[in-house]
Amino acid sequence: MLSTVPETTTECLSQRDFIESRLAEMKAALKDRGVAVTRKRAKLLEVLLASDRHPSASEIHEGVQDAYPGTSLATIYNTIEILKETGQVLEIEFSASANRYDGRIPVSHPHLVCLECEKVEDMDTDMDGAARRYPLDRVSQATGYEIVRLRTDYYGTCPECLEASSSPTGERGCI
Amino acid sequence: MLSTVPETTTECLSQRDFIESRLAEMKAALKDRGVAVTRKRAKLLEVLLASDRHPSASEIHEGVQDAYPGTSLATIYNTIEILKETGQVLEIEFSASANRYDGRIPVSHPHLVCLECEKVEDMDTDMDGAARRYPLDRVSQATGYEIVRLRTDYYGTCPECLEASSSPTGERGCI
DNA sequence: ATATCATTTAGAATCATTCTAATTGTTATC
DNA sequence: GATAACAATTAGAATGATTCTAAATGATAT
Repeated sequence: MLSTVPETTTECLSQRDFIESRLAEMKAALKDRGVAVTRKRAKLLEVLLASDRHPSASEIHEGVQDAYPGTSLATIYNTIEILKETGQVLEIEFSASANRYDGRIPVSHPHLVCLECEKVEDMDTDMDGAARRYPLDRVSQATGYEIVRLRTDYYGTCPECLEASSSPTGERGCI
Repeated sequence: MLSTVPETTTECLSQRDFIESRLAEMKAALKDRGVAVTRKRAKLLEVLLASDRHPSASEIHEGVQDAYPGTSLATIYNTIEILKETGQVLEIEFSASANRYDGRIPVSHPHLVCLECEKVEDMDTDMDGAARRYPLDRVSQATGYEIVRLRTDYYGTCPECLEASSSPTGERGCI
């Protein structure tokens, strides 16, 4: 499903190179902003980019704690705030659970959200033409709004959770 | 912008009739669910349908309080929960502010959200083809998810707030 | 060395929402 | 019209993510 980050091709960046370049971009954005890329912040960026799981603040916190025990949650939220302001992370808001963060693709793009296991996946962009077909500019023109982002998220139950709930053992595929 | 509820035509319901029919539907849904349509709940439905403002729980609470002082916020949340379960209200989640509720159109449809004044408007459905072009069924098929709803919201600054912030007096058009 | 300024911290505060346990209201039955 | 049974409502406590605060720590430049 996640096809936005191509595995390995000749003309596209490898997954690893892609992460590297994002890391460099983010660090540059922080420097441009006039804030230091401290070891904790660097680790935060790594954790944020390490998976396509769209981690929550406390998941990121745990990751940073592994390297730097005693790191405060406040540091995580502070840094995420700066990243948001510099457009280096996309915040996916939830009211019933923790917000999730996308550092790999920090601009509007569609997601699949599993209401069972709270997985958040990037959706194959070929599937959803909304963003391309109705660019923010066009909506801005038609509505008079100055549109800055678009949220397009599909909610439901992922295949694993469907399987788990239909299986006779009653086991859960994901939690 | 809000064009989903036609003003007055020969073949469409008038705004007033539309509200009436929604009210009846919601009451019927509650009865079918086996819960009583008490005076407070009836008032809640009226308040919910009274405007296209997509009220928050506490805004609804205020409205119900006007008729029935001493009504608890818990009652509002309880009833909203039942309405959600019966598919009679669409919850628009926000993590940074209160959730908003749409009783007029309780199914997935796009919104315009002003980040300045926190206005939430229905978007003209002609503008956004996503829902029609990528019906939930098709996304379900392609992803293996059982998709139940789609969130499509455009975020930005509304014309009134744009005007207010650009005006020399510095006055705000909306708060 | 020291002054300055950014970063980080622990814990308190906030705020929407949910939970709890008690009270009140309604309805059906005798 | 009393009463049992059950639903609806209540006030206030609990929850949990996030933000705030004021103090402590760290880094940097002179």
